[in-house]
Amino acid sequence: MPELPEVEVTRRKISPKFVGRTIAAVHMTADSYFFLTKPPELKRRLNGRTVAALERHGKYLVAALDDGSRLLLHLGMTGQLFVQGSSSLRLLSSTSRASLRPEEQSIFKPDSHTHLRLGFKDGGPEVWFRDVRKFGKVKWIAPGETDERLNRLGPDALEATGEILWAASRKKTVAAKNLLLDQSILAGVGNIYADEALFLSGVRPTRKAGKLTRADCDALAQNIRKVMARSIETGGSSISDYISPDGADGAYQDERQVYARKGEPCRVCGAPIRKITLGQRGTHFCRVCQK
DNA sequence: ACCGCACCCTGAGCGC
DNA sequence: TGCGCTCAGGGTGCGG
Repeated sequence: MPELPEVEVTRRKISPKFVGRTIAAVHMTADSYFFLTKPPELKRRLNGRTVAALERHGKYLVAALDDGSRLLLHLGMTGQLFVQGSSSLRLLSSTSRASLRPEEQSIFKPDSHTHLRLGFKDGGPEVWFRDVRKFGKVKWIAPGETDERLNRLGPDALEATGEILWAASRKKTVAAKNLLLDQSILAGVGNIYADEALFLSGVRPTRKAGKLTRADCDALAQNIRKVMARSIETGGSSISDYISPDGADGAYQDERQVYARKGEPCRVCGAPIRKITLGQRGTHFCRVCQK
């Protein structure tokens, strides 16, 4: 599940093989709600454009194009943006991987989930966007136009401050975790890092946001920045030339304190990690360490 | 205005 | 061996 760190790692990996190249071919799967811009229009808009930059806003990637338009990409839950020819074992399930001969395992061919394929004038490797569950999004933004999705985003989570959380949480009855997941307050925090930051800050996910102290807000902001920066570091070093579809499956898993550790002992006090559902999301915490 | 919740989708994993 | 069920959660939108 790509959260800010996974998206940032993707951006860094893809940029050198995307920025500066001129799009000469656009292939797409059948229209679906994955395409906020319909495939025929997308093809028309992208063809011939040169990619000027690849930026990130929260969990969104935005490619700036040479005519002033922009291509918005959101990875959703299972989105993967990668370069053709990447050795990409993680792109296949373990079962389908097992059916391949060893020499085939490093080659990924576009499948029914590979919704967008960008070819380039230089004839080099294509850039592919694959998304099994189609929770991801692709949208072309006209020159000078803004996008409601981007407009709604709060400050990037890497720039989180206690002041932001303090101001946003006053008199709110929403659970502290749901406050962290609100992209209009901080952009980029997802389920995993919300649970981790709450644990490191000693805040129970269910606590009402209005009951957070200023010190809690400072701790949360600091820990959000900390877990994200650390994840980008480890993700960047462990992900060589493929992109894992599962944040919990990356190098950061070794440092997880609570996420997906239901029933396992808390690393601080030994009490079993609890799992509840909050805001439709699996939520993990330690009853002893988080008040 | 705020908040809880249903929904979009597919594959993995599990019990029988 | 295979079927049916549950779970995973980012983001949108609706109803209370």
